[in-house]
Amino acid sequence: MASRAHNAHPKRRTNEAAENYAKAIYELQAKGERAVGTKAVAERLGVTTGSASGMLKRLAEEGVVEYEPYRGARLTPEGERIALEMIRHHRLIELFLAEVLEMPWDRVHSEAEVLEHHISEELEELIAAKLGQPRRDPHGDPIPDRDLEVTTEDSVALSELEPGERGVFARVSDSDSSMLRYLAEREIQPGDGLVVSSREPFGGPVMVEIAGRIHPLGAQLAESIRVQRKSDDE
Amino acid sequence: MASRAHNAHPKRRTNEAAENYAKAIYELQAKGERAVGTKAVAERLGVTTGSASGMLKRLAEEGVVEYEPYRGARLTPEGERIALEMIRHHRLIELFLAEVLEMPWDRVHSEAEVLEHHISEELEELIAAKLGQPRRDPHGDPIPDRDLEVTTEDSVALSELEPGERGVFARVSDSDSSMLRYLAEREIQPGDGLVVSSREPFGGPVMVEIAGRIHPLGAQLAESIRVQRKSDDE
DNA sequence: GCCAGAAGTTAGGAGAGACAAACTTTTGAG
DNA sequence: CTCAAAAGTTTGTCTCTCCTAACTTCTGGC
Repeated sequence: MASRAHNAHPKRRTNEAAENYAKAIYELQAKGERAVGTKAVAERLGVTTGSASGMLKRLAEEGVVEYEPYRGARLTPEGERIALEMIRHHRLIELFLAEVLEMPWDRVHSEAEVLEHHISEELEELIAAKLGQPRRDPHGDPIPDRDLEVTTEDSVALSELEPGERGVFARVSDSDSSMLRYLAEREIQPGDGLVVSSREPFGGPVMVEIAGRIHPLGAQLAESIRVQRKSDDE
Repeated sequence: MASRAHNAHPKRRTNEAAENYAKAIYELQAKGERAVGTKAVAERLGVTTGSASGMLKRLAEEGVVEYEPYRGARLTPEGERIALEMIRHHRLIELFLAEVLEMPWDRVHSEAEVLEHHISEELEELIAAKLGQPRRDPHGDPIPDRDLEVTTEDSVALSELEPGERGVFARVSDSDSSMLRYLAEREIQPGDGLVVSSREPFGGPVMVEIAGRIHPLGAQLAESIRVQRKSDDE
């Protein structure tokens, strides 16, 4: 047997930065439609616009984005594949950490942010199997399936419900731990049914009844929480 | 709230290479005593001696190794801490993947090789807790405890046992998947008791009885398998 | 429709980590 | 003891990804 290096890292693809750019662009495209600007990408990734500009150019050469200088970028199908793969990893890992290892809800995000780039396809599959091919992560976000199809949302921001309207807490942005902690402390989680009791004007709180208790939720929180609207006969 | 970047990677320590060097040096020190040579380090990591030489110099500046040009390197206490931390991560992850996710024995190594650099201290602790603070990984290797103390081995290579001697299969090098697969197929695993029936000369096989069956194990395998010798009255 | 400020790009450079190739030191066979 | 091979080091380059700073293009308020 030829003595191959014991711990050699086969070919160490250096995709991590590209994966993060793809994910950032995907998420920006998801809200703001059309091409996303260099500034927005840079901000989301915490780099300077100079860095983002250079990287977008490189990603365009690699076929990950379509990019017109001064006009912004959008993902190619290949770029979208990369983004969805990372999102699937991220959310599977979040759910796995929360369910299997009982890691607190507000801490799974940052761990997943790192690990999503480093699990093999085989481990991804084992995790998905262990969890029973789940469709939502602990924040209520949908998990792309094996073929990277995402079940589309029909949620709206909680702040858009009128007093009296009912809904189901669908998900909340997973990137702000203090919000997550706040909700966890009050035992509010995805799947909970809710009724808007009243809404105060001028950035005042939205009063929401969840599981029999009334919570005053600040304007920012009400923007971040997504709910599925329920009509009265559901 | 100031809009901090959503997915910013806090300060992205670039320690991965240093961690791998520390681990490689630790493992080389463990067998070959004294200072380890540039060549040996380079080979184990699959880089050229030039690269290893440069890196050892840098690690010496950072206080990870003591290094005398042309004389080899050895870990400082700090370097040993880094190595043991990685080994603890590696073995906890191996055991976790095998036990909790039922990943085959021969595939956990390469997955752990990557992940060991990317799990947080918090996740390390959750995994250790889930597994009940284990002391051995699925290859039988000891796992450093929280304070990085290793329970020392008193094992010998299977090839050193004389015919008639008894022992317990303690561990096997985890880096050669084909050996691992071979053993797994025959349902031979750490903890199994064994008796050497006979040993053929000139690199011939060692005949070993394990769980009532006799297996002919090649010379290379008999070198890689470590056993705890049992005296007749145990 | 002008032009300041916002958004974007380019140029130059840093530092990590690797490689190849030239060079130096150590070692061991005879 | 000698000297060639083995082991180790140095130098010059490369790639990747980021930064800062200077420069260019776009946009909207007047």
